[in-house]
Amino acid sequence: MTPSPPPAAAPPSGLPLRERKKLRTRHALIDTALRMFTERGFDGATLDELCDAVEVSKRTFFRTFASKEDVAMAPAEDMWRAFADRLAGRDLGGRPVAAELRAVLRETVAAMPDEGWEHRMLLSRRLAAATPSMDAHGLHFCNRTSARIVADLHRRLDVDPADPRPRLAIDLVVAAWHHALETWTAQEGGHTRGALAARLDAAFDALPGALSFAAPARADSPPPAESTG
Amino acid sequence: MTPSPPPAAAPPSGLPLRERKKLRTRHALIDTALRMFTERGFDGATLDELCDAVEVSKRTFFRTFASKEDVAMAPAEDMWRAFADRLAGRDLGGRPVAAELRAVLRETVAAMPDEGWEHRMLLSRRLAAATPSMDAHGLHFCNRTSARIVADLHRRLDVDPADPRPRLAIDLVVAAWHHALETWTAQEGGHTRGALAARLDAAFDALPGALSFAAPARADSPPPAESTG
DNA sequence: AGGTTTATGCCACTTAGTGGCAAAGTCGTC
DNA sequence: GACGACTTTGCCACTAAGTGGCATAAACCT
Repeated sequence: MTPSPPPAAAPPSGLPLRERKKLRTRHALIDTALRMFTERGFDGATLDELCDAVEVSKRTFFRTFASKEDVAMAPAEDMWRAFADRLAGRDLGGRPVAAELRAVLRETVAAMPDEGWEHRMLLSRRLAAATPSMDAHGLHFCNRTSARIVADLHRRLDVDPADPRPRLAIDLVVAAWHHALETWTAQEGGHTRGALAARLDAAFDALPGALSFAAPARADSPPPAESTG
Repeated sequence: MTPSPPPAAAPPSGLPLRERKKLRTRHALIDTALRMFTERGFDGATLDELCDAVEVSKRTFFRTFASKEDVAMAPAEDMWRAFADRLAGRDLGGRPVAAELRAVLRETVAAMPDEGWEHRMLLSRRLAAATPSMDAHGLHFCNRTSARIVADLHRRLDVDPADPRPRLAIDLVVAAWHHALETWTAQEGGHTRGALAARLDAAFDALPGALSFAAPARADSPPPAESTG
């Protein structure tokens, strides 16, 4: 049986009741979705069943999430949102941008306010690996967030809009992140934020090598084929 | 009015009638879909309307494509398939892998057998920019193809499966490709394969700079914010 | 306490997508 | 060319995600 993550933190008590109820509903939908999808597969649990279990209408579900994939990818989307927010408050002056982006992403993971975030992320990631529509949704959200961050960077750094480097910088960091997440998900146990951050660091550090490494001169080439031209 | 691309090439006459009819149907669905989606938006043209226009049943549509997004993203997917095929036949020995991947991608674009491919690619890309589900589908297909290519590379290069560099190498090339495609789509006119390839080269050449460039020391930082910790 | 604003649930509906099965079309052999 | 075998197609019924309208309930503010 999948161990339960810690209950989602109670919404901050400074918020009005309405806001608190919405957050509570949101968390309940995420947790129940991840549990049900894990038990039966993404397609094996319908939204009707999910809404029955949480005791909200489907109409409310769609006021909270854009789609079925949205609820299932919530841990990753929350993280990308937090990353963009943290980056917006960051002084980037004087240091390499890609390394800064990496550092901010690292801090974001460490600071995710949801106590069980890493467990939810693990469940979500495993589901996404088996569910193309989830994976696609997550990739798109990440890509969209990256594009927004780039537009912001172009403004803040007063960089020529035609300069490809800001967009490519964030793409490099995203590539490192995805590799880290993939291998972190695949490891046996020890799914901690620290472990994820360490894998991010290792992947990021491998980027220069990824650009320059050469195949062995006598690599196992495929059998000579007819001309493919 | 959107200029028509050249008609899709007639299926090779060496194939049995069945195969030829299937290819003819496939091409008709792609072209009609791109035309209708461009005229009315992706969500503005239903699959019923598309199938009526091409005179096949929806059942046949779903035997040909996995989803509505699949038909709309066909130009990109065909290209990634061709890329993976070409790469499988490539001797990679002795040269930097990332540069080889770039070169193969370049050749793939130049050699796409569909005569109007670049026009179809442009239509599809413009639609995807305005249609999240299309974009997501395309990103996922690219990601899945990359994962398959990496598994193949690990085998052919006899590289440690834990080595992150093959996966990161292809991610770098994909990042360069996406940037090239984005700016090529945005340019005014001149949407040729040569122009796309040139932009791919420029983006690829910018990758080392993307890793190392630093923000100006007194960049336009956001106003001092409260602690974001 | 009461008026205003916001959130919710109910309901009807559309569209993408699925699966079964009979009929039509193609293929290969004689 | 005829015929039996194999493959493809279209029809049909259906499901589930997703959409929009509207009355009611709940929360908020004075």
